[in-house]
Amino acid sequence: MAHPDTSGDKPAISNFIRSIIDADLAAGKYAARTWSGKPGPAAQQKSGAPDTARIRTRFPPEPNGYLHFGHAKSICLNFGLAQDYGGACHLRFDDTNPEKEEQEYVDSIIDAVHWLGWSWENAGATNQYFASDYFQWMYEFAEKLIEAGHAYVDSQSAEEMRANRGTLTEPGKDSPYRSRTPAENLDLFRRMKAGEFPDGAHVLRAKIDMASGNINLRDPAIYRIKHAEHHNTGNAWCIYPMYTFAHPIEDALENITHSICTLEFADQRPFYDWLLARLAELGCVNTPLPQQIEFARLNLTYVVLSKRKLIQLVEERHVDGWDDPRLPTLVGARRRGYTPEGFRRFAEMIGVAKADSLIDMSVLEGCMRDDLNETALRRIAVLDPLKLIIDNYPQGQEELCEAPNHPQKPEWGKRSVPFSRELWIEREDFEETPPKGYFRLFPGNKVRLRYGYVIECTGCDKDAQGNIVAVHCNYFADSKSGTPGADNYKVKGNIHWVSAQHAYAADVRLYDRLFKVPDPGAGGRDFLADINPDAKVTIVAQLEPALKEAAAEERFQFERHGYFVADRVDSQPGAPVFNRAVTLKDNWKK
RNA sequence: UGGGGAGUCGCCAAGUUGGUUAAGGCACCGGAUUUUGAUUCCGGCAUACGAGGGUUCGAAUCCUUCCUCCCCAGCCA
Repeated sequence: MAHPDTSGDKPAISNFIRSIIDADLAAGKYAARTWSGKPGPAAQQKSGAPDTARIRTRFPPEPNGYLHFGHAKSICLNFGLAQDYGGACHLRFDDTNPEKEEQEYVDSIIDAVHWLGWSWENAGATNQYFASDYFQWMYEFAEKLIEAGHAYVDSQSAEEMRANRGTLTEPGKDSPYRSRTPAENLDLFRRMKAGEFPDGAHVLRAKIDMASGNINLRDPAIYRIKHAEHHNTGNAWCIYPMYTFAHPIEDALENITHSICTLEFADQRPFYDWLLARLAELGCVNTPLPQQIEFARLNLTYVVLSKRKLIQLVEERHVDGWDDPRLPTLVGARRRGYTPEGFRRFAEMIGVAKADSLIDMSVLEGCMRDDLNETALRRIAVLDPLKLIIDNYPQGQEELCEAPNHPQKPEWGKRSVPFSRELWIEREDFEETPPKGYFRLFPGNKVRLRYGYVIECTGCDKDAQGNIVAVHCNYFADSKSGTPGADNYKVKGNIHWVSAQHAYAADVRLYDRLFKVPDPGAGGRDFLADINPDAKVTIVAQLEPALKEAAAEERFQFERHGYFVADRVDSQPGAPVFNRAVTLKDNWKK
């Protein structure tokens, strides 16, 4: 919880948001701000103690879907800032539209943020909030605005409102209802709340300027009638605040200092400031007021991050559900074997700025490799098995070989793997006629069976169609890894293997990128046409026996292949199935 | 053609109160180590800051003209 200025072990991160916070802190902008320990209006907060949180940020998802990689950037930004500056970050559900929100999403969002490693508890407060818990305050503030002449009830139809809003280049026209008196407006608004009118009959609007160049200031709607049941408030309300109105109030009630959102909300900031200034004048909200700061959202190649497209992929069964490992959802990433630390590395690596950017998927993949390389146990797996027969190894004999769990971490220990006359090796590790530079198995060549013996290839067997069905070799009995004479053999090739009679045959899903092209749907194509049909390939692989005991969600490096995880959904005790998270880097290009 | 935002190495991104040779990361290219063609290590990698003009002893940083890209006309968030 150290402030960046006082911790010196990590290189200081510099970005425009930290510059703003540094300046605010240096100016003592929030020094005198009080906090009652929970969200509330001015009167409540004014009587509180000085806020011990130096800054307050928030992650405010609408619970209408699953979190994706883009949210991970925002989550790490907001929680990371709070952590670094000795502040608090609230988890707030922005649930002001009852027709879209569900408890299922609330639960999945909580899981996802926890999984990423963040906590929203601070100074005894849970800091988990619902915008819907503030509906009463929002309603009271709306009445205050009406009384002060800052809002009016409009009875135009939605079509009329749109027509009178003007266009990007033409000013709008005042509604014929714009001049209603505060008394009339208050009466109508109370009757809206009482349920006297059907959906769409009236709407409450802020009274600003129908000629503003910023369309968001042309008397935006702030309350609408919706006779709908809300996941949190049930049927208590039939009028609901709009995001535009609700969000600034949520921030103010929670003492948020820096309200960080994506660029498309920049046009809303003038209204954000207008509203809070009015509410501060009216004594509704605590001061100093929060400030909105916008940054560029994440764009990634080879995936889609738009909610609409993700829904389509799931509903049309192009993937196996929201947690499909091919999907850029956080639940999907978790099943895929991606790690929380990998996401945090990623967020730090890509930074935060206001320029639109497009990050290559390989950057995320690289971050996952970096973390997995440090944390994953090494194991042996033959994904495309080809039989290797050691002709001079005694029939029926078997022995154990010692293999380290991590090449750079001897303290992680070793495990034994059985060795015998017939092994499975990788089909691509044998070539009858090797390409240039190939130093694996081919007739006459020697390689080491990793952690075992050096062998010399003598030939192969083929079936009637000419397919290679087995490879033959002889081993050198004095070449066993770990024994005195082992180093007398100098070989360049080093291949992995699994004893055929001891192997655990398991389902392994080889996942790849969901789309074939960097920018799915570019050039007016249907993005579905760009789906990579090979993004999921299920195989039966031959694994070393120890893998049979893998626990669900345990991650491994399958040596020379990549990082895999025991699927947390389909694995059974003693019968895990594996998902490939990401391959190893491979500089051998044929 | 209204309003808002952005253009610095292949991808990100510092720097923007003007002042030595324009941070750093990723990628890439060399080379060393290596029983993973992995990892690690060492070295290389923008006379250039969207373009032109100007101010200045001196500009990515100031002025000016222009170009390109993104967002906004929900009773969605």
